Amino acid sequence: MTIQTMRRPDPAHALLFLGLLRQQRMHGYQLHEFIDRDLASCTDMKRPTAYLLLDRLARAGWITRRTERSGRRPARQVYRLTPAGETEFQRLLRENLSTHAATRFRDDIGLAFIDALPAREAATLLDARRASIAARLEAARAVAHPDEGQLVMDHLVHHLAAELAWLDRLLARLRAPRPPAPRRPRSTASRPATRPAKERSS
Amino acid sequence: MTIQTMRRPDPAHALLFLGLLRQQRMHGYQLHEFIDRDLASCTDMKRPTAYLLLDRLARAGWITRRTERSGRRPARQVYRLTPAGETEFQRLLRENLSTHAATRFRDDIGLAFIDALPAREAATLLDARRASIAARLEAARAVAHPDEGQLVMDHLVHHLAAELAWLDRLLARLRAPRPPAPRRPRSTASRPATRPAKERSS
DNA sequence: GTCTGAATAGTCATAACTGACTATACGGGT
DNA sequence: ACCCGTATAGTCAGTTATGACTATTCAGAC
Repeated sequence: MTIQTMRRPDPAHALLFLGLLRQQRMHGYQLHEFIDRDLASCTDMKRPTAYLLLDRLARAGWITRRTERSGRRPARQVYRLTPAGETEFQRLLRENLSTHAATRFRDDIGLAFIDALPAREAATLLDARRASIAARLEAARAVAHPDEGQLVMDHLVHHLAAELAWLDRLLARLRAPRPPAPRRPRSTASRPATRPAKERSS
Repeated sequence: MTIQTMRRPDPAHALLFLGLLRQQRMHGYQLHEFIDRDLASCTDMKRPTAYLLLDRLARAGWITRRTERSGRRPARQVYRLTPAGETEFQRLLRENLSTHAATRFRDDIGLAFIDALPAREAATLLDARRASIAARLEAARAVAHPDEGQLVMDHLVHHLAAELAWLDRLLARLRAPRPPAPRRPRSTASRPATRPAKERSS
């Protein structure tokens, strides 16, 4: 008998969704528009995939769905984070920050949510990340023989070095006497990290 | 009636396979081992996916399959590039070099095969690539508001800038009076770009 | 000789992803 | 009033990807 362990949804995408819904409740279309508009460089997720992921997150109990209707527009499913979802978000975030997968840009999405953790802890997690990047850099340098036409390896080495430099600057900031303290203008309401998809009708 | 246009296999993966088989005939397991060992930072393709892609490339007529047997080991399917495959390789390479997709590292795989084109043409294609990176950089800078906790955007901007710098160095080399000319030591036999998966028994 | 572990070379049932499609609402032109 | 283009909000059939599995060969231990 075959035991098919359920394949986990891409942790980076799950983290992204939980992180966005944590900042603001959204409906599916809105969520996908935001990703497609502002995060196109990180991921190219298609709309059906977004709805699929929302279903999975809802089934796992990390988000709840509520039908809403504004005016006479068709009803929307509005999603918001549950306490269990907050826990899972924190878990995924810690996991994401402490490793560096390096095959896709979206794997770095945890960096968008680093404010969710105390600066001290974030710095500790990023130390692990730093070590994993440094190890990769060593490995890539070891394989790269400059006398062959190994542009990919050269390219990879360059990228990893840039990544390491960026991370070191971030770590320095996190550990500075006065932490970055992203001063949000006087509004106290929580807002998404970047401009939310515009919502004209209310 | 629904017209399902056949989804093309990931062009980056197709380019990678054609490029490797162009340099050396290989059997499926060997090909996947090579990718998994030396290119793990570029792609995390699984073995069944590799076999699937080989089937697709063979059906498209870009590679041929031949059963071989060495000693009393089980028979292997050995793949090699066809003339049509060479054409497709060139097409994919040109396409790959002239754009920058930027959501996955494997999208840069064309850089590994840049020697397959005349330096002059490669430089022209990379000019287009440069423009697309520069445009992305502009867009990312426009979205990034430094007063919000927009680490992803900052991170992305940094990466794109590093990419641009690397590309400019490459372009300078390609256009230098004495082209890079990767001097291969006196062996005339064609060899893969990096060490081939070891083949002990013959 | 035969057991054990590692390498080789795949296959298949099932899960994941997406191109194309459906359908309602709204603003503006005529 | 009616048409057209755009935005909203999804669904689904068909394709793609993969975790778990099967099976043979070989080297070395005993």
